[in-house]
Amino acid sequence: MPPRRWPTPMAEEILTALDEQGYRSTAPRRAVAEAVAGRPRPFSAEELYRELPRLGRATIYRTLKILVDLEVVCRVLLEGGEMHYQLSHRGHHHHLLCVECGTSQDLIGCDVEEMLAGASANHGFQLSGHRLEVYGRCRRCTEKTAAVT
Amino acid sequence: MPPRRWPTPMAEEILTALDEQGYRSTAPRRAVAEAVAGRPRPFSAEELYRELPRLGRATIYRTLKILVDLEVVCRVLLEGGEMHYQLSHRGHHHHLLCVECGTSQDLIGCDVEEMLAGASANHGFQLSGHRLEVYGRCRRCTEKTAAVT
DNA sequence: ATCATATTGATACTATGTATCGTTGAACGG
DNA sequence: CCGTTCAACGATACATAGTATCAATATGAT
Repeated sequence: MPPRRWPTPMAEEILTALDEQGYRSTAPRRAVAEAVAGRPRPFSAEELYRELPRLGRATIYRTLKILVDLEVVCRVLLEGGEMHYQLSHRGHHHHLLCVECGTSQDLIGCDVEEMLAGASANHGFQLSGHRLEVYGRCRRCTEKTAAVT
Repeated sequence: MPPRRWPTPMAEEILTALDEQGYRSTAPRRAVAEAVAGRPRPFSAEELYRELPRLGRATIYRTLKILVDLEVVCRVLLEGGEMHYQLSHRGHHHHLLCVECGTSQDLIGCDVEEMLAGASANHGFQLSGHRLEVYGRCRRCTEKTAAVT
């Protein structure tokens, strides 16, 4: 097994994004960037805090907020109402959240925007935004069950 | 002004729904039913608690949970992430939430389900549910601003 | 090296719930 | 009209999710 490289390329991207916006490069931010980059699935702020106990809670939340503003991280709402965070592929998009393994994939080929625009107009409603989360089971989890049965 | 009638027809419907499911008729539940029936727009559990200070907080939350289960009340997620509650027209539907006056109207004529089903299938994703909230300004608020300008 | 200030972490506070548990009261049977 | 029983209550404590404050510190620019 090759030694783990440090910093991770993805973490570097995050730090670059921070730098570009004039945010200072600090040890806490580097730690958060590493942790966020290394997570394979959505995580809660508290989980991140537990993983980085040397950082203050406020710092965790503050940093996540900045990353969300920069669209480096996006917020995903789980079925139970818990808010989780995740590395984001930039721009507005939606998630297919697997309720079994907790992974998330981006939903593509679904033009909700357009449909909402039409329906809203019919209501005399001036659309400004929306939130859509999709829950179910990902391909892997479906196949796993099928194999067992 | 005619004297306020008690109990309200809508509150009675709620109490009937509770009774039909075998829930007991108690003073706290009657109070919650009245309060919920009388609210013109989505409200938070804490607001309800403040309005009914003689009830325990746990009772407020417990009762709301039951009402949500019975689909008498539905949960709506505001843009900022706050969870609110609202009298529900039964069945799955979505809300157009006015960010200005806080009112909510049901979105009709928008077949998100179908669209999601197709897109999910392409991802090998077995759809089980979704959440959609739409934010913007309702007709009244739009017109109000237009008139002022 | 100095310095202005951005950032940090401790702490406290708000909001939104859930779990526990001793007490109360609704419904039902006699 | 009692009495019983179990659902429901309210108080309280706890958990999660965040924000506000503020003194201490570390960054980056000079």
